[in-house]
Amino acid sequence: MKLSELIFGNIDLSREELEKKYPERNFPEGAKVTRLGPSPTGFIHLGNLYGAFIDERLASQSKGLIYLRIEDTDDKRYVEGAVDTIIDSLSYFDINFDEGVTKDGELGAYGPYYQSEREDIYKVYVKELLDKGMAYPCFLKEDEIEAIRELQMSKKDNPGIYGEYAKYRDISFEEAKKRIESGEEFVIRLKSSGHDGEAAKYISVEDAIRGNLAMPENFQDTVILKKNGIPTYHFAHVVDDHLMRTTHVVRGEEWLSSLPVHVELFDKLGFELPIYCHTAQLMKMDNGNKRKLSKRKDPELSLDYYKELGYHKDAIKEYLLTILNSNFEEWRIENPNTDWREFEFSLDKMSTSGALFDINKLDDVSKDVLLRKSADEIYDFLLAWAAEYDIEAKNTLEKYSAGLIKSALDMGRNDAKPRKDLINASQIFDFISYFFDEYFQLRDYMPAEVSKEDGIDILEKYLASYNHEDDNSLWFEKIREIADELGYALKPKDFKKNPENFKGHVGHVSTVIRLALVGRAQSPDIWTIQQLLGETVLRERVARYIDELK
RNA sequence: GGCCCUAUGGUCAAGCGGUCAAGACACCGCCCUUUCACGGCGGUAACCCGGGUUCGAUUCCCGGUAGGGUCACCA
Repeated sequence: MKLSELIFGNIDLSREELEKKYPERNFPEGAKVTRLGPSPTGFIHLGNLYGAFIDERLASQSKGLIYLRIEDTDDKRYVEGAVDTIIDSLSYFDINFDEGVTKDGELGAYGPYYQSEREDIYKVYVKELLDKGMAYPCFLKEDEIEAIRELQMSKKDNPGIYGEYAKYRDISFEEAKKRIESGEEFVIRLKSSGHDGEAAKYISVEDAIRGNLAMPENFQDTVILKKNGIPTYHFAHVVDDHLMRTTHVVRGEEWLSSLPVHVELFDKLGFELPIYCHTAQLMKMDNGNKRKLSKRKDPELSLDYYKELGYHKDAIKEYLLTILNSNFEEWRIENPNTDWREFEFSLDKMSTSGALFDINKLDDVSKDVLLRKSADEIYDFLLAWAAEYDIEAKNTLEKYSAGLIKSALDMGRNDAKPRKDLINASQIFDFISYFFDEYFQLRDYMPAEVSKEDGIDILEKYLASYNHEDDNSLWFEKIREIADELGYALKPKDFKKNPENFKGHVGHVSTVIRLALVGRAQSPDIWTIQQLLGETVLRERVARYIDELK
């Protein structure tokens, strides 16, 4: 009897059958097969999205395929509905899968795509390694491992189970049998053939983003099968990515240090190494130092954070693209209206150092993204955002006509030099909020150049001369007249040249009107606002301001 | 601590043996302008340090330093 039979009993699957069941994919030369392997507990965050874009672009540009595999090998509890959430949030950003786990079942011939359902498959390969003497059952208890670690610390040896410290790597069949039959728990460890220290050979791997990586070979007897019979990430990765015929493995640079383990496993299993693409981490500034964004500590890593602030998904996407590929921004300037998918993404344009998330840049990108959206789209977007995050705003938006709101959103956007006022939903709502009576607020403020008496004068004359039918230039002529009558320069330049001749200039006069109408000193063109506000509201607001001043 | 990754202005980044070291964001100034936004023009601001190699190093080599990551029966 063999050790593997003792452990697994009879296995009616074989390597040959698996190879036959999951053949090489019938794709044209150069087609890339990528995958996303989230765990069903974690939510999708900015870092995942960053990687997912690479997977998606690589697959889609090469006419290959991207699939979704759920990596649920952890004992951690499965979060109800997590898979739907993962699929939904990625799809929200235009990342859709060609194969793998879907919201209702699985799609594709290389499944199952839940690692928890692949136990039988993993066992085939564990058994093989066992039979070849490349793996062994290890009966070390937690406290024994702890003791070993302490000994290693005192001797300044590398921590871990390997070589001398791997007590069970040469366990006899009889002893293993005795222990197993007595019900002792155990894990299966790889019997590494690597060496520690001086004797270590170097391995070299060509990373598609980082170029040649050279590092010492693995020497640790890494656990490949946990005591519950489920493989560790390392083992599942190697088996799955081989069997699912993944060509490119995109993952964060935190995996770099376990690369030697993976290389050894691929080698011992006789599988071809996929092309690794180790991406740089997204960083954040913390006390003057860059550090990896952490999903526990940093809300800005969460996609909901941006959604709640009201950033459009396209803005997030474009921003990510600008840090993903250094030439994207340039391309975007040259092709302002082209679909992002036409940009040719390439791995060698990727930065290898961690980028700091820059909200300023996001804002800038967002302005341009929103400029490309129609008022209709922005209206829908704003309403959807309000419905989720600001009920008061939503109620208000629904009270006013869609036509008014859309016109407000569109102010100055169709000019030769369009305005770019719109950044994110909460800011957009605020930007147009003075059109809504319940948000409009008079402010107790007057430009320094205008006395209170003049302010009242300006507003009374303005009301007296106002004709809602006037076009922009006729209306402004009247404002000029008012300015002139009260001793304000018709042109700001005149005032700047000879400030002693005037109280101020027509801009100051306009500011008073602006304050009366919108309650703030800055806004888009007053005439446009007047037209949208309507004569009744306009006269009311001005009258109210006059009262306020008196 | 071992191993690995990274190192150009405040941020993102081109450049990879000879450049007055691109560009974008941010910031400042000017122009345009009834305010703001947009746009235009201009400006401040950078090759981590030390040794080599070379006629010449930001670029190549070595050594430091700094930052990051990783050293689990988590992924």
